[in-house]
Amino acid sequence: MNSNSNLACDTCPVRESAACASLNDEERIKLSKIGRHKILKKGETLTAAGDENTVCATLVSGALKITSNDRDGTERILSLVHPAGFVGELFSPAVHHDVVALTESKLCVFSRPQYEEIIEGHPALALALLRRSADDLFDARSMMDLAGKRSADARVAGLIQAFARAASHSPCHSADTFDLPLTRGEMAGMLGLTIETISRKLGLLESDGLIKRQGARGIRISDHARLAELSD
Amino acid sequence: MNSNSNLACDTCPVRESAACASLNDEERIKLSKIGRHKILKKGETLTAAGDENTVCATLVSGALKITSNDRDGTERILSLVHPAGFVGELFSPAVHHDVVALTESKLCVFSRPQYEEIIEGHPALALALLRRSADDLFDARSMMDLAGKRSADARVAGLIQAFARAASHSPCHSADTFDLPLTRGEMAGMLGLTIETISRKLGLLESDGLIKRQGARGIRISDHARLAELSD
DNA sequence: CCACTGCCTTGATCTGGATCAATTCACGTC
DNA sequence: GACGTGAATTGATCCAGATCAAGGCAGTGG
Repeated sequence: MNSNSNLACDTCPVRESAACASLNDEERIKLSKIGRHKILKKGETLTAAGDENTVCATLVSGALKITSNDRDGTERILSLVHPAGFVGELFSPAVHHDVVALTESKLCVFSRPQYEEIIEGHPALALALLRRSADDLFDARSMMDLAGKRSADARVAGLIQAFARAASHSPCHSADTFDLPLTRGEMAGMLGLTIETISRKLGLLESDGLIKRQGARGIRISDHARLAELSD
Repeated sequence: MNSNSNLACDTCPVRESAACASLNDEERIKLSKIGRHKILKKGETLTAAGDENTVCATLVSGALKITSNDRDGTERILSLVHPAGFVGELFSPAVHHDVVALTESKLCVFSRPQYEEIIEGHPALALALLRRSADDLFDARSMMDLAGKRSADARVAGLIQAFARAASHSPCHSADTFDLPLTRGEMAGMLGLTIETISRKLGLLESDGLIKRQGARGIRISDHARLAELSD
């Protein structure tokens, strides 16, 4: 862990897009006083289910997953967090889900009670978080939709499309070459399938000519139309 | 549809718990001027996916479901809305999901742009919506968790527990006698199972002595402990 | 260079839940 | 009380995906 009271917001890569972008300079300085940077290495956890709920954070770079674990050890991925995303369960006394780094990640961490205090005094921040929360809710529902499709083919095809959309950060049209951000196991966890099924379905998608694979992670979509049809 | 410009907030059953409870009298009067009551009969829809996104609403009484539909007609329930709940996708130009009444429901409907304007001028409302949105997000994730369990038994057991918790409106401990608020088909839609499987699993739960059924909808939980164990 | 360790792939088999197909039940209406 | 209709149950069969079991293929460190 790397801690630092100089948040240096001026050089922050998400200063335009994170919730704190809604604050003016003076307000942001106030916020930066209660925040600190933290680096999580791949696989490290920020907060675990059951912890006392004391922190919240903005993701500066990297990627996080929000997960729950069955007692038998199976991990279920509930959400992915991208840079500028906000994590933390405001208003709740305990943490319900694990938050784990998918890759080395840089966070801007705040004490939750202090952050809540600032929210209450700064309407623009509340509004920005509301917007972000509405997006998160929409994402969660999209994911429920995806994971609820009957066939494994439709789920895998839909997930690939979702990643393609996320990869090209223009929200309208999707990238056609990108790297899968997750392992087979993590994809399985998102879709409620097994590692083997993911692997097989990817193989099928390739042999049917919908995608082309480059190593284990690289994907090129060759037939957007058929992929979309499959996923629907 | 029943429209009325006198919202009569003073007698509203959710005046203490809905988002608008955060406003003072003067502010609430302003809000009431842009709202109107609407009654939806069982099965009627407030907004359908693809509509222009022009309204949002607070549920006063009854119950709603938020759903998406596969082209093949299968309905997937993404969320249930209870009285005092807020529906509407703020900040989004188009509606993504259907909102349908599960039972006859009374709503307080607002023009979305006008409502957004009020939010921006009234921090307390933004804060109340943020709180509600955080709850919705948590609920959505709980549901993903439930629908992602591997076995049908675990899902059905979990759903019964969730209903039992919702039925006793004290959040700590759950009712042990209550009526299922959904048809078998709707439960199937929530859990990604079929009507037949739901029916069979309920039958098994009864013959195993975990629950007792009274007609098609009535449930009495006889063995909370084993039910909890099954669902986990 | 080899051994080790995570991931990923591929194959063979098994099974839980889907699907297809009747009944049966509950309830509102005449 | 008979009738009609949508919901629920129950049974028989089938199949997609889980599970079990080997390998294969990087990347890492000795």
